[in-house]
Amino acid sequence: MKTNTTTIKEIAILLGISTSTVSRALRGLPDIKPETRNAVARVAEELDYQPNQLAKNLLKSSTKTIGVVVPGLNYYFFSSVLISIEEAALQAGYSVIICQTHESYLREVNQIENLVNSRVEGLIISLARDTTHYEHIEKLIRKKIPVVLFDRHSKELNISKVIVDNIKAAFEATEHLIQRGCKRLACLAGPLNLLISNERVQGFKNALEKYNLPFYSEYVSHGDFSKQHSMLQAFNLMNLPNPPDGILTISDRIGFATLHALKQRGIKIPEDIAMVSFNNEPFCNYFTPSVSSVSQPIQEMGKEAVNLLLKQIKNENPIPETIMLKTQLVVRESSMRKVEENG
Amino acid sequence: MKTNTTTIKEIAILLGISTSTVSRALRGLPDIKPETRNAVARVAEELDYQPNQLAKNLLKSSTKTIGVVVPGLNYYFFSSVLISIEEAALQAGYSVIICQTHESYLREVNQIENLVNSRVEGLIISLARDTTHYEHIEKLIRKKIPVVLFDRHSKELNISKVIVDNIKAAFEATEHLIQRGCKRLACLAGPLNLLISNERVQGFKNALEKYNLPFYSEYVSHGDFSKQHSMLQAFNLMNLPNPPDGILTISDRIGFATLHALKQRGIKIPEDIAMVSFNNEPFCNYFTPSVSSVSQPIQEMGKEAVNLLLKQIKNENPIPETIMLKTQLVVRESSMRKVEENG
DNA sequence: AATTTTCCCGCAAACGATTGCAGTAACTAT
DNA sequence: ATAGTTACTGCAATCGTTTGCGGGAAAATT
Repeated sequence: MKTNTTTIKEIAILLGISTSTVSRALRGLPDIKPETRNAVARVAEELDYQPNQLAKNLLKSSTKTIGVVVPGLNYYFFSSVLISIEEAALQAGYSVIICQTHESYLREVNQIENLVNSRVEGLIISLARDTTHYEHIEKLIRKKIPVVLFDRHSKELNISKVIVDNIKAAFEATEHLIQRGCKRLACLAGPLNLLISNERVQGFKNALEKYNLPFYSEYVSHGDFSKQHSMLQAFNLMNLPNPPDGILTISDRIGFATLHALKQRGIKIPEDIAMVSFNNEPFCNYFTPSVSSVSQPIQEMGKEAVNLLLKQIKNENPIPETIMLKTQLVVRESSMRKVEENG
Repeated sequence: MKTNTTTIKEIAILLGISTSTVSRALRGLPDIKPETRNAVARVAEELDYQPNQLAKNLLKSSTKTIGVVVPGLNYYFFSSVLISIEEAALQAGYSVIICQTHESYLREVNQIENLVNSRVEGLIISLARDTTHYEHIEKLIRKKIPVVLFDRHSKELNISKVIVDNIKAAFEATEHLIQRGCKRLACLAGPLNLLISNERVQGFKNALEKYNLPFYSEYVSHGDFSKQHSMLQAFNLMNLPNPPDGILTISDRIGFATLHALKQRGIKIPEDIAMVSFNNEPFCNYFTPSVSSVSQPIQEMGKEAVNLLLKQIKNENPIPETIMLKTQLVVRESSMRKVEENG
């Protein structure tokens, strides 16, 4: 289907002048007679001329566009970060192309390739769940294409990142549970190969260690974030001969499903089992009991990711920077057990 | 920052042949000597040649890309539809550029203009809350750029749409409340200028009328979907001299906030007040009580929108089609009052 | 009146690909 | 040996812009 787009050439022919004059007139460059300028403006207006961005981009080999690759848009965390990324990019005169991987490595590779072929000037990426090797990212580095990872990163990659101290965050969350009197702590984690999940599990372990609580491997369970699987994980915990009295879930998606599972079993929260989760989605407030959760600096994350990227875009050979942002434990009902005062 | 991208020209010079030969060799066209082809392939591999999509698109004036404009990604409904849109587009060999308006008319105009300038082959749009006039959409029609609206549409626009029968859906939801014994029904609606909101209010009214229940305008309240405002709306309802015993909220965002507000007041749901909402987000299941909600055909919506768009892209002068999809009321605890059997 | 300056505009190359057409060499057929 | 194929490859135009350079006419200066 042919779309009715006017080109500079058409305007030029119509006015009997050259394309260069039209181009200059339209962009307000000097050296154009007022009458010519007006004539061009009038015709352009009349024909509703809109410059072809493709041609511009090709010529300048600058698209003023950054690509953002995230696992999925239906995750509160990612859609929120995206908003702040877009905001920051917009302010810097960049637009954003958003791509989802649906947690698939292949899609990630594809999407990144497409973005590169479309000549985005840089990429902000949060890795897919299934991504376990990183040639596609390393290729970007070799090609000197600016990249920033956020949240889902990898230790193998020596590039700019915006992350949070997951170990510390999980440590503090677990510590909080311990301080609220929990003795048998469990952790519902994500996929085994997911760094942020493992980091959070590590923080969980560290806290147990500090407070001399035993660590049983059957109290740590890995899942895929899905509701079904998360509930199953929770039920499995309940079925243990000695069920936990405190649970750390490493994402609200898991946390909410767990809460749901516990409720189904008629377990009292936080009295029987206390719970702390991760991400602090707005829904934490809505639940009964409301859910304690580790808040991520979403706004900052997006902003810093864009900053790091722009730095790379401008600078010839920037050294990779890692920006570690602070999390904050937001305590709500799900973890507020009454603590017996021991003396 | 200069990125290291190899061009066809570089390969050509390196091998002492012409760019056309390289181009043909790479794309597997006939008339190329096997040795030449291999040599080209080798060098391309070595230099990691990737074709410049911008140049291709400019030449062919076909981008194989569609633009999708939605109010925001942090709405469950939109992010879900987006997933199915992307899926359908991908299968047809199209990629998708996603843009958010943040409910702002100006952003909508801007984003659409950018997409058009980037020569997307068509647009799938769900209008922003603040959009009350439609020249920017009509301009697209004039330029013969394929457009499909979904969900948030307008009666003024005679173009292809994928929508649901909101009047009927709201009617059924309200009818259900009436059948569960509600006598004083309220409706928490969205912004006044939002068609889908008004349609749902209309369905609400229709149901009252059918069952000879009185309609009081103070029982219908308009808001902006925000949590704060929605809770305020709910509180205002509670403060009426004769509070409602049944509430229809026209979106889960409003519904969840309402539920939260009611709980804060210690109101028993569904005994004191029954509630039905719209969108059937997964969270409906998580709440206590679980929330009855009207399910939208999200998958189909995305798929049909893409279908309608592709039809326009392929066909020279297609007539606008409106596809009206079916909704389904999913009844859960929030509306399941025990009904006294009257003999 | 001759020269310089100013003002305005067009030519042509460039961005990186694709493609119709033409041309050359080698090979086959007569 | 000559004509006719066949098999490759290159030239040059094209997509829609931008931009350095040069040139001609008018205006200003001497």
